[in-house]
Amino acid sequence: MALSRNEDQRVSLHTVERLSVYRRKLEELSHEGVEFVHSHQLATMVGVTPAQLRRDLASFGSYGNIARGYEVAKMITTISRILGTDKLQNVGLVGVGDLGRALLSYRGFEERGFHIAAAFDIDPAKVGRLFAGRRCYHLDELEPVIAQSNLRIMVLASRPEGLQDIIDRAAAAGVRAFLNFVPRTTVTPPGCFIERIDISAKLEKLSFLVKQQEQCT
Amino acid sequence: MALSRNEDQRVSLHTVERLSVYRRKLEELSHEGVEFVHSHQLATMVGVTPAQLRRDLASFGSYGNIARGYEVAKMITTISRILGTDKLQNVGLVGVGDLGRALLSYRGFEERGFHIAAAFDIDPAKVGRLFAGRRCYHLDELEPVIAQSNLRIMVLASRPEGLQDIIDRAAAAGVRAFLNFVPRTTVTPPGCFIERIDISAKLEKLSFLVKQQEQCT
DNA sequence: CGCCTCCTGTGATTGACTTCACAGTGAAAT
DNA sequence: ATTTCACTGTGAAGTCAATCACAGGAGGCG
Ligand SMILES: NC(=O)c1ccc[n+]([C@@H]2O[C@H](COP(=O)([O-])OP(=O)(O)OC[C@H]3O[C@@H](n4cnc5c(N)ncnc54)[C@H](O)[C@@H]3O)[C@@H](O)[C@H]2O)c1
Ligand SMILES: NC(=O)c1ccc[n+]([C@@H]2O[C@H](COP(=O)([O-])OP(=O)(O)OC[C@H]3O[C@@H](n4cnc5c(N)ncnc54)[C@H](O)[C@@H]3O)[C@@H](O)[C@H]2O)c1
Repeated sequence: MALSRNEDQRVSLHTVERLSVYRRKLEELSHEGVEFVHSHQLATMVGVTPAQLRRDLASFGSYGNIARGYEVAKMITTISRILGTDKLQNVGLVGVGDLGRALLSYRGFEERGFHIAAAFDIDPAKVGRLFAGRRCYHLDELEPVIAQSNLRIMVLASRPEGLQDIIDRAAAAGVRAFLNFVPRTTVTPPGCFIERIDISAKLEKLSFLVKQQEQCT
Repeated sequence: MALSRNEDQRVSLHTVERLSVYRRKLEELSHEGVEFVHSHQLATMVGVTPAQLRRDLASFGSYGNIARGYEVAKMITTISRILGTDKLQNVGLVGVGDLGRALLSYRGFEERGFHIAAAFDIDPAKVGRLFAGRRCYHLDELEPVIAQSNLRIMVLASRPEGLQDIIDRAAAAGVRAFLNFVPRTTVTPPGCFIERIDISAKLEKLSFLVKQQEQCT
């Protein structure tokens, strides 16, 4: 529902989401000096079954040593290569509001291979200024900046009005994927991907679970 | 993986997530004066198949009029009741950093039935101050404020250090559900639910998809 | 050297969600 | 009144992911 294209891939998208989790835990282990880890160890640490972890790793041909387990360092680089985060890549941001500024000042993205290289807004009070060292461009400059900074991924944190237009323009200018925080349904341009983060919906899901649990009592 | 309990429920969690999307679109339609909507209309608007929409609505006994479709106003209140957002409920927030302040100043939560009633931090520069009208308490006051404001849901936007401790204390004080923005694996206390929002992981997923698509070319 | 133990990788199975397809139905039209 | 039409609700089929369970293998140890 959230995504458009889903053609024959070697690795399932569920697996890809778990790879992020594995990698983060593996990096923790690496910092602690751990060199090898068994499937059941890592699995219990991140809350999956050992069988699922093995299957996830096997889906791209893993190198688990039967006696010693998986090599932590090698697994980190392998997962990074699969995710495409082995090199720092530029991403764009539309909407320098409260949320957009929080994203701009967050250091965690750089650690994971993402650099917010450019921001866009329409508010004259923001255009031209620097936010956490990054220039805020007017939305009119979307196309040239996308080309110049080679943006393939764009984060959407503006207002709902005109969102589809921004998506279509960005897609035409070369953006292939969108991370959308704006609670509005969108049409995914052909060849593109849109991933939604709907915080209110997550709260509603939790509210449902709490309510359901109370009723079961 | 993200959730702990998943006992025999009448409505599937996938359905619940879609209910949020349906409700948002239904509210838009309601504002436009639409009174009835057919499954295929609403389905194409939110990007699901008509069959899935009908099944989702049927899973809690829906009232679709065969000739006119579903009654928009009635469906909104029904979904709200299912999600437990028909009455405004208090939620807590831990961590008044960049992200926490963005969440505090966001008006959208109130519209969906959630009121961030209290915030917690450990930074002396923040404790005691007001943020968007809400008081920031010291983490030491977690338990009494949870009881006083009747918090069942808590949003986590602090640093990774000590996160599990906060969760355990909040759970012991009566919190049943957590929305966690902090990229650290957690242990879910019995009877509780934790929903993660991992923004970096979403970017990694998009990075994977873009990379995969380029390779397919 | 041979046995034993424990782990990985994977075929097979189960379970869950989605999609298909159609019977039943109510309203409008004639 | 009857026919027609399009839509809903749902059994059945299909699809996909998670889990089970075990064959095979690598090292440790006597
Ligand atoms: N802040 C949150 O906690 C939160 C939570 C969930 C969802 N969201 C969503 O994220 C989006 C941003 O939230 P926010 O709190 O930062 O809002 P905000 O009002 O603080 O900021 C919105 C920014 O987008 C800019 N903008 C508006 N239209 C634009 C356009 N067409 N092109 C470029 N920029 C444009 C505005 O000038 C403003 O700077 C909203 O759609 C909101 O619904 C925010
Ligand atoms: N800002 C983002 O865009 C973003 C994106 C993804 C994830 N996150 C995660 O969200 C969390 C908050 O991000 P941020 O950018 O607001 O960070 P931040 O450093 O701006 O704010 C963290 C806040 O939490 C407080 N804090 C630290 N330890 C605490 C504790 N034990 N109890 C209560 N409060 C405590 C700090 O005093 C500070 O006010 C981080 O864990 C971060 O990894 C943030």
